[in-house]
Amino acid sequence: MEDLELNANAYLPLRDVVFHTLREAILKGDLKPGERLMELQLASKLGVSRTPIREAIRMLQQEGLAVTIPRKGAQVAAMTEKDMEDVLKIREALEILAGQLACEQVSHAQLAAFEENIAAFSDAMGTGDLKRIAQADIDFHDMIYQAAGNPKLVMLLNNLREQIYRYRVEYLKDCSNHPRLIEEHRQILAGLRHGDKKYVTEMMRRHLDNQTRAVKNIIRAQE
Amino acid sequence: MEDLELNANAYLPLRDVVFHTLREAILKGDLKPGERLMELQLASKLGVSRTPIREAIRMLQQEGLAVTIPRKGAQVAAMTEKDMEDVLKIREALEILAGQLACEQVSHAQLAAFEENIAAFSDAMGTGDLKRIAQADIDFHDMIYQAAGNPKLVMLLNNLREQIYRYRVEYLKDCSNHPRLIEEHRQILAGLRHGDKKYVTEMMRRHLDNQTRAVKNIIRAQE
DNA sequence: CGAATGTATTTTGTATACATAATTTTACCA
DNA sequence: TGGTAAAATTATGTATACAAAATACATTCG
Repeated sequence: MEDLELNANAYLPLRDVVFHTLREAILKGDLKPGERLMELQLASKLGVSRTPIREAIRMLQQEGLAVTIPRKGAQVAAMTEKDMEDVLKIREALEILAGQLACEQVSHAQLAAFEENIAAFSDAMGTGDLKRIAQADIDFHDMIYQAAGNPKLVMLLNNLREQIYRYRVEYLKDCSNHPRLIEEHRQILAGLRHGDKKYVTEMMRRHLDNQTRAVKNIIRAQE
Repeated sequence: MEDLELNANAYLPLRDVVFHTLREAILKGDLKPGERLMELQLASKLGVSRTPIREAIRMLQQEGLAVTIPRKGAQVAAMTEKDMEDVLKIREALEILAGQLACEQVSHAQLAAFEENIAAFSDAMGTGDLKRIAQADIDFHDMIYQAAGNPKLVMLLNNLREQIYRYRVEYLKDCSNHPRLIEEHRQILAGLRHGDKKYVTEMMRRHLDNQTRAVKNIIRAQE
């Protein structure tokens, strides 16, 4: 771990600021799996007392990003390849569920927004701006979640996405994937437009299987 | 809220004991939806300081059982009929996933344990002991989760089950459901034994749809 | 040299103190 | 009487103090 800094939004409780800061650091890899989260150290580094640090750790723990051992303290949760596979399986099942639900109730306005998103996605790929590419991809899936109209599902999927965040970015870096990605998004959108549940299910499955395969390769390459 | 009492297992940190105590109280309905979780009040009632209470609340919050508004405090999360439907949909998708995974890798020992469980289930229904009935039912589903070999999935499903706990018990109270329940468990087991994914998927779906329908009726009746 | 034991240091667990925001009550005036 | 402002109360947010457990380290003894 290196420099961590608080983005001290005046009116949020410090525990929430700390929580977001630490989460970000874990996801970006600044805090590495297995690294200890020592309260005093973090407190002095972030310029707060132990109290908000401890509460933030309890939140990270419940979210699965940290593991605490009583009287020994917390560490950044390690994620093995098996763990990642497990997460990806769950995510696939839930993303497909989201697609099916979205099929039933996606609105015209939402369909239009999907169109725009795909244009932006394609556009970003043209420029090669990784951040914009990643954001457009995230937005696409988010829009599906929203269209599904199930807030609890949205929360779960956001949490799962968080856990594969690092690898997903690597996947998007590889430009050879881009054309297929666009095409898959287009197909899913077409299915949503026609309310064709079976088709959406199948396309989502393919889309996610591709991503799953790629993410697994990345993990294997890193180890 | 009434009497709450700490089950003070000597060696767990108090935050965990408090967490379990409050969770139990919320699930059993001793702490009602919308009820405020006031730190000082809980602290004096449980005989601890505010610190462990606050940490427990952060955990409950991340688990979805409590909602915190900055500078106003925490309340027990309310659950509308819509919320419950949302949870049930997610649970169905994940239980089916668990069934499919279990199909691929259930062991002989596990199959034997399933047999025993069904016998115990049937037995408990004979005596009418609601607690044993509920436990056998929970065990059956737990065994499927275990057989799926995906710990993250197990955690998620346990959390979801938690959220429908109250209604599920009501469902089991109605004896007219019992024969069908046993039969459904038998069918699922048969599917697992043959590793027939399609069949298990279908049977799980029916089993869960029945439960979903029943739970929804119970909710509607209560409101 | 290595295992074991005792001591010092670090770290977590819990309680408490103090500051500030939110709420309720009270008092006052139109 | 009704409404508003000020005061008092209550609750949360944060920091700190103290206790106890875990860890690291040094010393002793075989």
